[in-house]
Amino acid sequence: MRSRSERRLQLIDATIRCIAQHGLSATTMQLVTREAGLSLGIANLHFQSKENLLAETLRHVTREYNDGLLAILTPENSTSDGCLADTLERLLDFQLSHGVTQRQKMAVWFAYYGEASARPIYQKICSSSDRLSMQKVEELFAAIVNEGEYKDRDPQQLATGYLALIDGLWLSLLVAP
Amino acid sequence: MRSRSERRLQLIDATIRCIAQHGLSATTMQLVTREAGLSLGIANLHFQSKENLLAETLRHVTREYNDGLLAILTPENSTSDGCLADTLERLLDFQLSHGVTQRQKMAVWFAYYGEASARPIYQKICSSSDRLSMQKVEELFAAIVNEGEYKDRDPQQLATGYLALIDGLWLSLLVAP
DNA sequence: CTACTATGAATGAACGTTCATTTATAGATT
DNA sequence: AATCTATAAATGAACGTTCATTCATAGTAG
Repeated sequence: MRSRSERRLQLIDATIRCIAQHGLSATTMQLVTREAGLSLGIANLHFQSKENLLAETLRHVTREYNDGLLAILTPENSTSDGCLADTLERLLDFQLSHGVTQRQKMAVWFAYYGEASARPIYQKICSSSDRLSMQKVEELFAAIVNEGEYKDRDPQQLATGYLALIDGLWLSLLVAP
Repeated sequence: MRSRSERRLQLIDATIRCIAQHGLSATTMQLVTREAGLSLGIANLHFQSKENLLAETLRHVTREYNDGLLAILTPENSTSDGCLADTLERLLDFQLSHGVTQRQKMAVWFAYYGEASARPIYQKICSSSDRLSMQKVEELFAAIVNEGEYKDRDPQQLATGYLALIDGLWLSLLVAP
């Protein structure tokens, strides 16, 4: 017998693996609990419903990414290290790092994106995560524009383009392995 | 009573609307046939199975996009009009046109992408469509590099980046309306 | 003993698919 | 023209399967 938080994480990890391997629509409670090495009823004990388990899984993946992003883009870190170009490079390294770009994570991410337009819960989680990235990257570009000689560039447009490029590259990693 | 091809198109259109509104996983045969104003059995008569209907729907959306792309990027068109810059602009106009970027199409497109990593059929259709775009855009950039003073640029990298940027912008349209 | 964790057979709802039946169309026959 | 026949299109109730959820039961810690 394990603690509540341990079991929750165990089930979320199993859910991620199932979605990556079988897709979101073919992910059943039986698959997930078997993958976790647990019994059928256990998921409903800790997550009440399948819908909630799936939403929590998305929140987990999203939070993991956002934490990594914030570790690089919070003001205290980016200014203490001084150079803005270094911060940008660390951001790019992070976004193309194995931890973020591994097939499993990509598959999960885009599986939820695909359903997001029809499910308000997913939509909300995805768009609020996107807004955070946008805000932080925009701040970085604003600082760079301010520091450098790029006074006529719009930080918001730069951030939109940068993030779109990264998203597109992730997508191409998923489809063309 | 209508012809085979008419009914097929009617059902595919209904499927697109259902996926956009309810998501791929919540799209049932009952929803699709009701949306089309037809009976339950008709879909299996024309498409044999739900899986086949979904695959044909993806093929339909993909073909529509590819036809538009080829109309701009086939050699006879791009050279007859002369200027390569015009071709590039027409390409961008097309990719950001209402016909391509409407919510319904975006939702369908990414719904399938999200499941593509788990379903070989979708994977195959998506990646072969991607390869075509890549090839044609790469040819365009190669011609531009050749004509202009950009001898040190790699057309393949340019095409990859350009298409990734477009994909990312489409994704942002879907999530943040 | 009490409270919490865990199991998995049982349940009922939802789904894809089938098929007997009905309806419509086109060609042939009178 | 009118009638008949053959073929295909269309319907929707019925069937079997799959799935999420429940719950009686068992195990475990404090």
